Amino acid sequence: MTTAIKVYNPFSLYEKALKTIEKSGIRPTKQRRILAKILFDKGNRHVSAEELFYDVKKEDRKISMATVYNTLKQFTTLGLIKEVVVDQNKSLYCTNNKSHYHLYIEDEGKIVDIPTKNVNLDIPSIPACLQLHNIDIIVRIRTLKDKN
Amino acid sequence: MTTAIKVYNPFSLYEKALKTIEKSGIRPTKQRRILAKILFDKGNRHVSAEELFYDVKKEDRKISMATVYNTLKQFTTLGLIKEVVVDQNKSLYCTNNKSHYHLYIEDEGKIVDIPTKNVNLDIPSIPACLQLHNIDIIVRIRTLKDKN
DNA sequence: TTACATGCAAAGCATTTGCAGATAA
DNA sequence: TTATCTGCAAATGCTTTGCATGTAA
Repeated sequence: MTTAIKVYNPFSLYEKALKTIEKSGIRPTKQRRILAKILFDKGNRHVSAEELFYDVKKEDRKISMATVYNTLKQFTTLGLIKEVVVDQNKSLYCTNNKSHYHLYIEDEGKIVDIPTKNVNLDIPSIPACLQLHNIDIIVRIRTLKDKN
Repeated sequence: MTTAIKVYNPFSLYEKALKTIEKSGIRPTKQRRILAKILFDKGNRHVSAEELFYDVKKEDRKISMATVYNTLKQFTTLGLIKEVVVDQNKSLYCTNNKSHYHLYIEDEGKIVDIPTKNVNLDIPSIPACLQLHNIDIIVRIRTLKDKN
């Protein structure tokens, strides 16, 4: 006999995120849990701070923009999400934890992932005093409507 | 017998840029000529709008920030330079007309070029309705001082 | 109990824009 | 002469911050 509805999955991305939050020392507050749930329970996403803000609203809850921004930054520092600066004044946050790069469709403001295995980067050797922080590959795409 | 000082080189990047400007229909105004000279006469550069603004000042001339920004945008549209969005609120403009990507040293706000031949991008096939606009690869590097 | 977090409104910052006066053709 | 350009100052848009209030442990 099994329960009809699974209400708790200790191995979900959401639960893993909560554990990371707890281990890191920052508090798993109500706001952080709500944001983590929205970010990680819906599969891979590429959200802006604004979208996330409205996702919270859709569930008849309210988290201030300041908190949304601060939390996104904290989650990025914890390695839970990845910030992708697609344009001046436009950052998207990505919940795909597998190594990958981004295909950015400018007209739609949307992003699609490119698995890392399709990219071969032969970077000039980096001096010992420097550390690799992050590699961003953004392939920008435009629909053909506008030929600028 | 040769002249001691070469005062005019019709094949310089600067002269080529002027021709592109003229052909495009926009006027080769004093400001645009000054900016083109600074951008293209000093070899490959990676400048911000602000640096360019101060470069003009150093020569005891004055071009308003608005014009610097507008001109950089026009030059980008003409393909004379390439805009690299290295961070939120930070664009650098690059005068290297050879195909290449960028190594970005965050702490110093500086950029180094990576020749394209060192990069092998196997991008998933792009639907016919889309056109490739631009590929940005930014390898972000930090000095070891700060281990965040 | 108290260190940490939230939310508001105000500030910050690079960039863009409106518009009156200036300038290239 | 006139369409285009410049420069100022104000506006913009995203993001960050200061600080009073709220809350998790």
